[in-house]
Amino acid sequence: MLSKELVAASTVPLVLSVLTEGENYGYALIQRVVELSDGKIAWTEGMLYPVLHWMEEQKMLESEWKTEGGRKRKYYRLRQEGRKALAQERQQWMTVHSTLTKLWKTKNALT
Amino acid sequence: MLSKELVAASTVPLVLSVLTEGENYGYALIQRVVELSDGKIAWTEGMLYPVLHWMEEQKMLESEWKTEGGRKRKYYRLRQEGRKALAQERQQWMTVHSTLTKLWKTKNALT
DNA sequence: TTGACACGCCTTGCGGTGCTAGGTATATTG
DNA sequence: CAATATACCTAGCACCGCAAGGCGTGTCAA
Repeated sequence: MLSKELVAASTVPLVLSVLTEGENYGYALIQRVVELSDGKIAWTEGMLYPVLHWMEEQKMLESEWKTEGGRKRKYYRLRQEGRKALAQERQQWMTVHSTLTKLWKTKNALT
Repeated sequence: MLSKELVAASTVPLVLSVLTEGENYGYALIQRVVELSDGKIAWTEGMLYPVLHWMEEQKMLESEWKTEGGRKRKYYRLRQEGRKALAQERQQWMTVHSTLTKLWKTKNALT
């Protein structure tokens, strides 16, 4: 179970990153992240959809409705702005990560 | 400049991690993190002190006033609860990190 | 054929909280 | 004696995460 702060911080970068694999729709994004994280990251729909809408508003994503076998799905695709945002998010993430790992390197009695 | 979400997610783990180096006081924690992050993580006092108080309330930290050369400083020290919290935070962080890196490994046109 | 469950999308509402802004006080430097 | 760095504190409220609830369709077992 992740802290809500960490969930908040990782949602946008994760969505952007998953979409580099190709366009995908909300419900499937949730499942893909569960899969990649070994069940440890389990988003609720109620938190994801608003984020997706916001990201589209920010021009990071574009969406398109498709119907397959009677099922209506809203597919999201990365836009240029989204790729730029991902590069930034990634850099920010690595900044924090390297700061943390510097401190973790010094052996302390932790697992 | 880090996103506020990432700042929120990393403050507690960073404080805990820095304190594994030994007891320290608020103002110095800010400077230590600036140093470790190469100037990229710059907390304001207004956001850090409430976090410190909250962490003490949670029994993660204990504090002690010391006066050195006329300067009154409130030193914080890790408690057992804090070490446990750190181990957890660390695990959570690595969960997200490994999920992200899985997606980043597949070469895409990003720096 | 009907009910239950999985799929798939959506939004309202408000409890909780992040952090700006502003405050106090002392040491140092020039 | 100003100005700056050090060092700590908190009130207040704008903001927002997300639980909860809603809608409709496909599928499958009983």
